[in-house]
Amino acid sequence: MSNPLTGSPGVPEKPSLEGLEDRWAGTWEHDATYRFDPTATRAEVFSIDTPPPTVSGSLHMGSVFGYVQTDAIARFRRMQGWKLFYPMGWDDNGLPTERRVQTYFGVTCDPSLPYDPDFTLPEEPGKDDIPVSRPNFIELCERLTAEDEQAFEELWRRIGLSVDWQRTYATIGDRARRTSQRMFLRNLARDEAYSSEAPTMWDVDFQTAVAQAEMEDKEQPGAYHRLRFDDIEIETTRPELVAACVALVAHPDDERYAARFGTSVHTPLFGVEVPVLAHRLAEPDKGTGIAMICTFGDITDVTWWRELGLPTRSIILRNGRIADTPPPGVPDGDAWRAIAGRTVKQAQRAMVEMLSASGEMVGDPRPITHPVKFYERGDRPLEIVTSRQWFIRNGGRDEALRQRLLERASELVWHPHYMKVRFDDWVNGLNGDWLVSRQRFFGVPIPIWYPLGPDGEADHDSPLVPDEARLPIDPTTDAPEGYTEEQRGKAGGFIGDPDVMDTWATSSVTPQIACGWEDDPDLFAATFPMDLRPQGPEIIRTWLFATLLRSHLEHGVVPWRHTTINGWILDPDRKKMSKSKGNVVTPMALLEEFGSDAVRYWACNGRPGTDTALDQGVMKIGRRLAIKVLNASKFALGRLGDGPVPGLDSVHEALDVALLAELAKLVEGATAAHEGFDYARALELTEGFFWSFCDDYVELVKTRAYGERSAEGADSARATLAIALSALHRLFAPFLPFVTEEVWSWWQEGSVHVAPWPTIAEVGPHSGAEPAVLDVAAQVLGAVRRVKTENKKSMRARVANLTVRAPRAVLLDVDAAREDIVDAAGVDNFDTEEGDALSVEVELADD
RNA sequence: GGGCGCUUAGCUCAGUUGGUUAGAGCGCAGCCUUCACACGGCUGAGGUCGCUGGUUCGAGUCCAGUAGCGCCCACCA
Repeated sequence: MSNPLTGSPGVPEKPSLEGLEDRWAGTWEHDATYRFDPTATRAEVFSIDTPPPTVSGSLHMGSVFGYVQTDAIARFRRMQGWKLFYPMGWDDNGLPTERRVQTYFGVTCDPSLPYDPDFTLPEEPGKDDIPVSRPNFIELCERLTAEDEQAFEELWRRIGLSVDWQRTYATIGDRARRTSQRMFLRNLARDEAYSSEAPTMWDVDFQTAVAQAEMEDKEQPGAYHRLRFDDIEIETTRPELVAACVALVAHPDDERYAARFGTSVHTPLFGVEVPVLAHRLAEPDKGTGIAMICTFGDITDVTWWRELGLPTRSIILRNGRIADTPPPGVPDGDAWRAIAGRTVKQAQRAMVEMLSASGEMVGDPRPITHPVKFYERGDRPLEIVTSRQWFIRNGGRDEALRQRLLERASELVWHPHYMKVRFDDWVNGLNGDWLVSRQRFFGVPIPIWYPLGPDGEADHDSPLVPDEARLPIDPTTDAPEGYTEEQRGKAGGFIGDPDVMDTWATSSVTPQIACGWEDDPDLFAATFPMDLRPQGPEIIRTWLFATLLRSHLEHGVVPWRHTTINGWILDPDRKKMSKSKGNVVTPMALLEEFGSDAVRYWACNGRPGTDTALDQGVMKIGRRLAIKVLNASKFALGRLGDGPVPGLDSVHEALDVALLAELAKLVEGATAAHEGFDYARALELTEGFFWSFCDDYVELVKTRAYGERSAEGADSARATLAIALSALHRLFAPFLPFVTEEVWSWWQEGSVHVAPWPTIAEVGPHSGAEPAVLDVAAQVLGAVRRVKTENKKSMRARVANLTVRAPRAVLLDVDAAREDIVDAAGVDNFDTEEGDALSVEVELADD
């Protein structure tokens, strides 16, 4: 090893962790330590598709957990020589931001308004929300999120993420909107995107359609109501939908109803004639085995309606209320008037009263709990309404595409591997194409217009698309090519699509946004397909799936080589942490209490994919480790003396050779663990070595290193200390970037984070040596300590006589470390005798 | 209802392809005010590896079943 040491002027008298974050984060920024090298070629690059955190909320420890793990991976790869492409995005596109902007600024978005470039907010908020155009609304969103993003970046810098801060993007920014719209237009051109008027899941509060991936089941109280359709009894949890009933259905093999297939019955109260039909999805075990089909009570209704070619009798409006006028075929009588205009709940009560009174309800409602579909952010159950929506084909209705996507996912290396099952389950369970349009404002607009015929009707089958060079556009304020703004909404003119895209429609192109697809072909060629996608398990079905889908459709490749799926953060009661439960701890408080390295230590202790408890005890240990690195480094560097540090060829003492052999095993093990993305294992191995290095090896050689025995012995110890210390600083660097940079700066040039990762070659010919000498010496030392402790003596107490009994082979090892043991244990007289097993007899000197 | 994961010392977790007396830290107990570290150090006590079977010379590790917990998914009759 070369000798960069010129004394140790950099070692402070009293090393401390305080202030390291600010100092080194500033230095890294100033020195552009983590800047991407734009001249790099694909073969040299390791690129990471970092999850853009949602900036509309506050960061919590769950985010820190995953990002720090990824950073440890990134730092290892960087030291291995890869040129890191490690950008950071902000997800500021979507409902949470929209809602915050509305309340924060007191505005409401009205897409029909024209853009007002001179818009300013009033000094004092008025009583009513101010209506603003969509571009104005987006400006306000960007204004609010910019502040949040600043705070986020500060936290990320403080926790030591080695991202290239010159390469950030926001999912509502121009670049992201352009990329997202371009991808949508490409999908449209290949007929992978299409619009259709169809029943869709609808949130009556948010007033928007919802995709399968955004839905979740919630257990809700409900009740079975047994209703009489002439002589047939059915059971339903939704009696309010009787007016929407279009048929009854039973299983084709159900003998109870076989004779009735093809006949008809009358709905209670309304007396509408509906057919009795057979369908394989009807379950004989549920209720009475025969169900009423309504348009639409649930997704099965939609299936039956479609496959059995039934008419439509929709009664629920988009606001969640019953329509004022009955659907075709339903009489506008007393029964209808009792439910018209009411909410679903009110209508149900009214129906139950009327059905009881008419005798068409058998017995009392039977309370149950059952799963009901909700929008993941919603408070009321989803309804199904018919509306025009945009879809992207995702294999949900295309077996061949489904299979190709499953194959693509197999090209990805999953860490841990079993997480892939979640992807497969999701793809195999898809029941329709991806609904990407949302009836919201703050999002990436669907870049489409529709021509208006002479009658003023929009022609949805011949959408007008912009030239890609114009992107991003907003069809509610920009006019299509060949038209002028005056023609908007006029017969013979055009109308813009009012909807925005699902947030995942933009999130699913993060590789393309980050890598500069079409905007920067050189960058794209150097970074895509990317090397790593780290993310949480809960968004495999959304973010990972959608990204893979769009990369497959556009580029015909899997977008990354590896994906790491992190685990959950659990609170001390082992419950998943979430804001709603109020058990979220803010990261900054912990960073201030324990220091960034300590919090990182905790995060990196979490095994890949494994749920981890938020444990301040582990952070405490991380802090202790960081302090130990400071002190041990100071001490070891102090033993190196003032002259040049001897190199590898000075190592000849058996104990030193043994230490280097152990070190080689550590380097080998930690490197292999890292290569398999198991940062936690690498940390564990390094930490284990480090503590025994401090407790045993350093104690054994500290006297010899001073040169009190011989110059050769001192040189051997000094060379070994320097080699081990250098390797340890680098092995710890991915986990404890601040303290390792600090100690590295005491005696080395440049940043430890761009220093080469340690190799076995550094310990040269000693990598295969037997480490037994160190092990035996440590055992003897431990035995002496035990006796001193038992006799309540200081560790400095002298040993009058030390006798080691062991087999001949072991005695050779003991002899090899004899002088070091004598010095470290404070021995006056040292004897060895042959014996069966290693045993140590200690006779302490008198006080 | 289907799938995946977890279950090892009081607590938080390791335990790589089955191999000798099962590991770490915290906590606990005791000792040492040591000249790198009291934001310390040393030493020690503590576990029939969820349960039941099976394979094997040998199982925390493999197989089958089972219980509890967590997560994901599923057409709300």
